[in-house]
Amino acid sequence: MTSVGDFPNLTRSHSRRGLWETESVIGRRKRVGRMSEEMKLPKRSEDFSEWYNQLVLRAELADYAPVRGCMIVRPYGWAVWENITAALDRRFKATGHVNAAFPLLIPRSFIEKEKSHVEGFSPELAVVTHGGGEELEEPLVIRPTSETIIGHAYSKWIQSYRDLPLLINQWNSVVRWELRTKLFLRTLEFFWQEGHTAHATAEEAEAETRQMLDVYTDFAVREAAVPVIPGRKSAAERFAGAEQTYSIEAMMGDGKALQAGTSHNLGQNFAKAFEIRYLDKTGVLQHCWTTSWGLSTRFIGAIIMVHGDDQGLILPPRLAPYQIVIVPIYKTDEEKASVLETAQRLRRELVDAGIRVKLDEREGMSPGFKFNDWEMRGVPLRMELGPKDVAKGSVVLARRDRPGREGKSFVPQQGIAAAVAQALEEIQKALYERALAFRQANTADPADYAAFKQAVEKGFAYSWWCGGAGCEEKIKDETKATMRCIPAEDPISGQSAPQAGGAAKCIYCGAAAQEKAIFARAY
RNA sequence: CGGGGCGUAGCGCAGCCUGGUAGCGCGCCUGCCUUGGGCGCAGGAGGUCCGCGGUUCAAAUCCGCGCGCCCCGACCA
Repeated sequence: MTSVGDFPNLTRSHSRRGLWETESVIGRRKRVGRMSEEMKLPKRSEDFSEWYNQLVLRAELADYAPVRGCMIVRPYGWAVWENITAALDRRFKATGHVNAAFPLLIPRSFIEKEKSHVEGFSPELAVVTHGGGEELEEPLVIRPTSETIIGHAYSKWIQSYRDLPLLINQWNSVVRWELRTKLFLRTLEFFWQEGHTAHATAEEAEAETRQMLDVYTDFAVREAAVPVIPGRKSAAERFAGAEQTYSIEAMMGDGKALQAGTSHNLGQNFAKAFEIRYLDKTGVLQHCWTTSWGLSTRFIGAIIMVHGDDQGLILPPRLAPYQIVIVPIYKTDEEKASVLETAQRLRRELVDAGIRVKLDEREGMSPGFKFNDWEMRGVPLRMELGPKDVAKGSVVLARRDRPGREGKSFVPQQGIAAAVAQALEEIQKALYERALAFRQANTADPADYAAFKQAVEKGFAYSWWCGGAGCEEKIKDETKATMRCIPAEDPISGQSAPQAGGAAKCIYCGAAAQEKAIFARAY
């Protein structure tokens, strides 16, 4: 398990005076504390965008940087990313990939070698024109992705079919000069991994492309509890330079789609542009078939927007930096001593069981404050431990996914590690099921174009489509919905995608259709 | 790149219209007190009023020009 250090305190910067009465859950003693609307986030249902922005800042996942469109990933956010990278890297290694590092700076001429690649990326390139006080003879591009520089290296490294397949990944950051940015979802610089592979045959490359899409799907579902729809992209949505692009698409809490990972079959396009060739068994010189695939810090945005609620973030237990936080409660010094002693003993037990634990020993903050603080930061499980619990040999466990009293239960200290582990499993499962149910409830199979328009107002439309770029374009102009992907499985029923028949008509033009596609407004 | 909003203490804002001592809340520091859902009291520290120029005896305030950020539309992981 990943070990995690301490994170700076949440800034309590939005307080405003206001009174509310609360009743303690167990003691039934009334007290009056400060609480107000302005300490809370905007309601998710009322202003999703502002809810998201404030949540990211206040949960201390990230902050704005001095350069427009750039972000600082704060320790707590980076800890989530570390858990994501660990879960993915494990899967990459298990499928035979190795890691390497390629340079940040790329000769401009490299980008220009593959025609559609240039066209796709040139508007969003950052270019270095000076170095060491001198103007450079050839400007250097800051990588927007590394196909070109890796293609250059592969052309040197690959000579024979014995050198194939070449399966390399790199963890890095890339820069794309985006016009409109949002923390995690779209920033000028973002962190990701990019896998780049070279193969001897078209079939192998296609198999690799799909295998990595499966890896992303497995990661999203099992680690992040984010249900995704894997599928194939339209030509318009395809990566610049790819023959075929696949993606996993997730539904956010506002019904919009987010592309959460992509896998590209690059065919021989880059192999031809960079002369990546090998001698086959029969002595014939062939171009390789290459792939690339990536998943970025954007995925953190997906986790936020899929699971979060009005109280703040909810992290899936498998990716949470802290899976459980222990909040000690005491009045007197004697109580403090015995509560903390018990708390430390329980923490030890949990740590020994491989559970990521935070014991919140901060002084001068009320337990109530700490409850809210950790809820904002999405810790999946909270243990409340006070003198009464010490006396009874029990603790209170509170589930983040079930707010308030409903999520609380008394649990014996005896066997705490097993109980916590089980609760974490249940939360992981419940988060996935809730997200899936939400997506199902907001995915429609509209009967006609009028129903289609309504469907994409609140979620996904799964519709027959003639495959024509014209219809895709008009749908986008008229509804703001884009073609997200053509799933291999029906996302509503979970069965194999339906075969085209006589009744299969394009939702827009009515012409005969072969495939059913997901359409949605997207981030 | 078009439309809108904003820029004053760490954060959120008032002051600007009608020019003259820079304020409030939260946070922060110290002490006491409290702690089962965002405790209380007292004292304290903290300012390039986004920048530059202009008008004026005097500019946070009026005028001009910049810059930055956020939100909404055209492109994108």
